Formats: sequence, structure tokens, C-alpha cells
Amino acid sequence: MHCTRTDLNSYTFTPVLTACAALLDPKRGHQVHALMIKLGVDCEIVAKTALIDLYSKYGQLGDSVSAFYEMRYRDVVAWNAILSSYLRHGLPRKALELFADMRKERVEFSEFTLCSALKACASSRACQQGKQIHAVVIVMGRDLVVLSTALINFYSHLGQIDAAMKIYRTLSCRTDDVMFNTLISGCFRNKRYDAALSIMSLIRPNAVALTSALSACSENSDIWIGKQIHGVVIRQGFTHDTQLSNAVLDMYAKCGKIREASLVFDRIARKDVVSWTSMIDAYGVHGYGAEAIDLFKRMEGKENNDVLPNSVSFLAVLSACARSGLVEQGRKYFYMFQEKYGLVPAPEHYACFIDILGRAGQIEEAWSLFPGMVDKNIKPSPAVWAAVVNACRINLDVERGEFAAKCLIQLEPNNPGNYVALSNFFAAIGRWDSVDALRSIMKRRGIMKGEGGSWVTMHKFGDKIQHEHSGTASFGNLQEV
DNA sequence: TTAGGGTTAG
Repeated sequence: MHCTRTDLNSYTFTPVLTACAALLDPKRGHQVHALMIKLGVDCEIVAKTALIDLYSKYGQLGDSVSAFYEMRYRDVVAWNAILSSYLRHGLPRKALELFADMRKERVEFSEFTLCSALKACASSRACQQGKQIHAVVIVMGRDLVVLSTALINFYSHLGQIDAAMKIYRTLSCRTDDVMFNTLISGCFRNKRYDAALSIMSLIRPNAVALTSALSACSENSDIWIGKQIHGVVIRQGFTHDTQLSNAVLDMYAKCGKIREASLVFDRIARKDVVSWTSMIDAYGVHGYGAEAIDLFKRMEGKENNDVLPNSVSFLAVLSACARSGLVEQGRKYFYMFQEKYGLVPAPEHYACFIDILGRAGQIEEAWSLFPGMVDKNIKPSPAVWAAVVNACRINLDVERGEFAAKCLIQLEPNNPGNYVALSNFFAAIGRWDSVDALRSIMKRRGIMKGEGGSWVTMHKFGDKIQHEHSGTASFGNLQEV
């Protein structure tokens, strides 16, 4: 058409943009956009909306947002597209701000809008706002399968599984696999195993349901259920599914079964970046720093078909070095990831590297990283300041420690963990008056440190009790001991 | 002609 006709307009290009977005080939999409500009057909509302979606799917949030703000007039579809764009980039708070702007501009919502808003509420844990949207759904009288699914997902993520089940029970619309998968994932997430398994029995086992079941078992360190799900994965012939196998691997790793995790890893035929990173991290968490590094070298080697490490792999390798005290290796990889793979360290990478250096007494080198952060326009996060405070505690660096402590509390005054780090620092330098002062501040602000705990799972086979698994819990995270 | 719900690694 481009070669033979001269009457191309916005409506010709929008489906082409949709195709480009589906192909995830930015070069092609950029060419098409350039042609649209050249022909002057990039300004219509549908064209701009398709561009919001295209750039969002390419991971170019800035360009997606630009397309939105370049519009003279915006309809509800354009607003919906930009909400999805922010959600796709993991910015639910920003999506909720835009949702508020929609209300200010008196744009009438559609079901699409409410779905996205509910998703934003679920991932940012905006309980009250989500319930208000539920009320809007009721008032609109829309009982649709997609909207009901979004509501079930919202309540499940908030831990209100009974509210989620009530929506399912009082449904008058049709059901489908996505809704059942949402229910299954919600029940597992909230440890309603019986309900989850009985819903699973209503549908044919599918990879998504099994993956979410396994990720909930990882989260809850529930090896007993996790093993049974793994059995279903094998019996139903899903072992070729990489994403599902990654979830099996991670379940064993999170439950402390590193050997089993490694066996699953070896059997994944088409390993992706998540497979490699999960296994590297599993070794690192269990203190097998050398094994983590060996595996990373294998990832770089010939057997790996061009799967490149990303920023999560970067962090997994660094944290493996930190846990095993591998200072030289940590330093090597901190720079190698930037030079060889062009990955820009985020604050969490800096926090990890500062931790490595601090434990090794290299406080000067840790401090010397700050100018580099300023150059790269990276703002130190609370985790960075916490790492500095810990480094100063180990190295008895009073002056810098006090400075970092001040920054940390200013930036994140409600995180109990920060007060623990500060308290340990002041105790180490003998400032018991400050330790006391911190306790009073915590009391006054109502900040409570989470309790630590430990647990053992026992199973009874006839008269015999078998010890199955044990671990410790602190701040909601479970770790094998 | 553009927008929506469920799944894996930090």
C-alpha cells in the first residue's frame, strides 16, 4: 500500500502499529512512526493512542507518555492506554494519579479503566481506593467476567480471600480459565489449599495455574504442597514449559532444597535468563558463593544459547559475593557487568557492593563510589545508606556513620529495620545515650520491630514422625537454617 | 481505528 497508494491516513496506520507492537521489533515500529510523521498522519486520536501502546510495549515509557501529552484532546481510550502503560512499567501509584486526573477532567470511565485501576490498587495495596472502585462497579451494574476477575485479584492480593470468594460465589456472568486461575492463585497465596485444589479439579490443569501454585509455595516455604504440585507438573507432561520449570526450581530453592533445585535446573531444555538467575541466586542465598560464580561463568559460556544476564542477574552475583565474603570477585563483577554488558548499576547494586566492601574493611573505597553515583544521576536509596551505616559500624567510622544515619532516617523514618541498623551502629561506637534515644523515638512514633521466629514442619506416617523441613522467619521472610 | 483480567528470578 505504501508503494502504490497516496491516500494513507491514521486509520491505515493504527493496525500496522498494533502489528509492530506485537512483533516487539522497535526498529520496524520506529520506521512506521517516522513515515506517519512524514505523511502528517500521526496526530489523530487513534494514531496517538496506538503510539502510546506501541512505545509502552517496547519498554519506552518516556515516549509512551510523550504521545499522551502531545494529544490536543483525549478520549477514554487514550486515558486507558496510558494507565496500562504505567502499569506495564510497574508504576501503579502513577497510574492511580492519572486515574484521579481522569476524575478531575470528568472523563467517563469504561470497564477498561476500572480494570486497570483495580490492578493498580492490588499492586500498590491501596485497600480503601480499591473498595471504592468496587462500589463504582456495583453502581455501574456491570457484571462482566474481566471486571469480576480484576476484583477477585484485588481482594486476593490484599489477603481478603473471603471477599474474593464471595465475588466468585455471587457471580452472574460466565466464567473462564483466567478467572479460575486468578481464584487458584489467590487461594494458594492465602494458604487456602483445600479450596485451591478443589477449584483446580474443576478445570483442566494448565501451566499458569500450576506456576502460580508453585510461586505461592515458594512464598510460604511450603515444600509439602510444592512437591505434590511438582508431581502434577510431571504427570501432566508440563516439564517442557520453561516458565513453569523456573517456578519449580525456585520453590525447591526457597524451601532450602538446593540439590533438588539444581536437578530441576539441569533438566530445563531451554533455559532463559530467569532460569539462570534463579539458580545463581539460590546458590548465593545458601552461602555457595563459588558455585554461584561458576554457574554465572557457565551462563557466559558456549552451552548457553545467547541468553544475556540482566540487572537481576547482576544483583544475584553481587549478593552471592556479599554472603560468601568474596571481595575480589565482587569488585570484578561490579565493574564487569557495566563494561561487558552495558548494565547501569541501580541503587540496590551499589548497596550490595558497599556491603561487600564494608564487611572487608574497605570503607574508603565504599565511600569513593559516591561521586560515580552523582555522575550517573543515581540517588542513594535507603538501602544504600543502610549499607553505609553497617559498613561504618564494622569499621568504627563515627563521622560518616552519623551522616549516613541522618540521611537514612530522613529518607525512611517508618522502617523498623533502619532503627535496628542505627541502634547497632551507636552501640558499636559506644554511644549508649543515642541507643536509648532511638528506643524512645521508636516508642513515640509507634514503630515496632517485627518478631523473629523459627518453625519445623512434621509429618506423621503411621506411628512414625518424620522431620520434613525447618527454617527461620523474620520480617515476613523465611530462610532455611 | 486505539485500551482491559491470571504465571517465573532481586
